[in-house]
Amino acid sequence: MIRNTRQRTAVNAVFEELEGFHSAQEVHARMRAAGDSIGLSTVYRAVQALVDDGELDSIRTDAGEAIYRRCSTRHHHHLVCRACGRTEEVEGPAVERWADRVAGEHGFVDVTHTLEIFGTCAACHRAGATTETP
Amino acid sequence: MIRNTRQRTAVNAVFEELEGFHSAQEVHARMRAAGDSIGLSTVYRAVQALVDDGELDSIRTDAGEAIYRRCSTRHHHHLVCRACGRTEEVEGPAVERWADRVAGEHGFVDVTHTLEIFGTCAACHRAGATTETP
DNA sequence: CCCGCAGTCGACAACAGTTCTCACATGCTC
DNA sequence: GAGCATGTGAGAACTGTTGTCGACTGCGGG
Repeated sequence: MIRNTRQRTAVNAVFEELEGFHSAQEVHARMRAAGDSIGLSTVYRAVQALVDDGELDSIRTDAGEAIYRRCSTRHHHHLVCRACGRTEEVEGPAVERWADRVAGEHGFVDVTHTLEIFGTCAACHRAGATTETP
Repeated sequence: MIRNTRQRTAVNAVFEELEGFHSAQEVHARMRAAGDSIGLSTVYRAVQALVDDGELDSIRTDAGEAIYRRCSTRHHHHLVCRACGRTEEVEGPAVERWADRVAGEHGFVDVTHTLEIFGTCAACHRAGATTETP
């Protein structure tokens, strides 16, 4: 049975009032700073439960940290600036169809996919920022 | 000054004879297995030097492991069976163009992307295997 | 309203991948 | 060759994440 606990609700609430991607550790620190007593393990568990429920999206940063974000249930992909980390949601029905078709051609069923696009956003490019730090 | 050492040459050679993505640990294990004495730290250093030189591409797996491939490798994506782990390489020029175009529309430059397709392959589907273990 | 207990919590240990440290070895320049 | 900056490698340290286990607590039943 899945229980409705104070902690789980609290983690959920954090993502409701935050925008963009945030790491589990950041959420934990933020909650502790706000006077909310919660364990790090619990944050990880809650976050993973939310991912399982499809309420959060997770991706990995270049540094190997997992970051999470509440996103619309509609299927979409992410366009991430590798300099400032800004993220935009993009949709591509053509890609969905392509992935399904290619998988089907290889005899695969029950198909899902992950797609992330990385680049340098206009602002960072103007600022001369690239992958490397000045 | 950058020195030409046996170890650095050896790491470079490994990626020349391998295709696709491989982790630093895997490269290290492979070299040790081949009788090549080299330290793990050295593999990491060599790999990062190669990334800095633009000779290797690096991405992160979902498990948080960094994997590398030689840039000259033809760009392709993976179709992975979630039951048996079998992997097939697929290409989709349309997807490449789509990703570049979408990123461009958002003002992003220097664009790369990662795409993995997951499904159940024909054999596993016939065998009744699904995501969950029996 | 209270009980029982399965699901949950949280401090901490364990773990994996990666990076750092430092004494020692080794290319490169002269 | 000799000198010396640079690279090496074994292991420790560090980081993010997951597992452990005794204590705790929603929640349904009595």
